[in-house]
Amino acid sequence: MSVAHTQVTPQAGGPCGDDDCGIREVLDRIGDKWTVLVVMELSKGVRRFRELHRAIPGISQRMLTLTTRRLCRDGLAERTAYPTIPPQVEYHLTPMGRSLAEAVRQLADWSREHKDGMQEARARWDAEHPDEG
Amino acid sequence: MSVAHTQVTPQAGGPCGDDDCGIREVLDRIGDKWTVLVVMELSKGVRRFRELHRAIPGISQRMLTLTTRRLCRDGLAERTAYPTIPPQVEYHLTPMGRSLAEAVRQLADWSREHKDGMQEARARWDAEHPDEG
DNA sequence: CCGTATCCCTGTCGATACTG
DNA sequence: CAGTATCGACAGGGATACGG
Repeated sequence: MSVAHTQVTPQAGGPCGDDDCGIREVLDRIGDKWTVLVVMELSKGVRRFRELHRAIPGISQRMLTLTTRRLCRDGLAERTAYPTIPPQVEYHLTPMGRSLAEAVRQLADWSREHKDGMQEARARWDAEHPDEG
Repeated sequence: MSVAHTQVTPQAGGPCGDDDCGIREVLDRIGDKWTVLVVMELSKGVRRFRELHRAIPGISQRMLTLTTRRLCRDGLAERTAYPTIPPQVEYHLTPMGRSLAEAVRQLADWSREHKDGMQEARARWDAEHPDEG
């Protein structure tokens, strides 16, 4: 890259270097519709399948199954099945999963802090750009 | 919600409460394929359209236009057009955009730290679950 | 209770060609 | 150089019904 670093921010020389840092990697994992919600719910403690289902409005059985399985596959959660009748399955975060929950929580903090600012910016933009499309 | 909070983690009583915190809001903004890459590139300093295009491999003109415009609309970036010939357009992050870049960088840090761990977990899982689907 | 299978709809994005 | 317009592919995910 031959561009000049004009007006660079202080932390620009950080871990991201010049190229794509790991940012797309995470988003490819957690950027889907349900993963973060399941992670956040599990960050509160052990949960059964049905508890997750009720705690996360709108999720279907299918998507909850797929989401929990991917979390287990990636070592972010673990599954414990008790061979009772009726069956009982519990999920809990691994240490890695808890560290992800913490990182995600920071992003959620940003969201709540700047929700209003973005809302206003959008209102301004839409007022100045009447061509809705 | 009538679920009992068994084995709750220490930080569970935090800003997320019992419900969806702002986490889906952010991901609905930045969870797309290109936004974070543009933000990260702009976090290094002012960039022209063409510079962004070259710095972000694989992005099309169309997607770069759409992405930058949404950033401007949400007050995360600003656009400066110089009526020269040929045209020249510069983009830069607003303070709000820079704060987003910082939050995103933290998530990227998590990604790089745990990339290997997830890779291994997945290898283990795939070994124990020969039924590929 | 927990998980699977099937069908289909929708949004997101890529490719391409064209304007000021 | 920067942006627009059109078309089509493809994956994510919703609805539903079924199985252990």
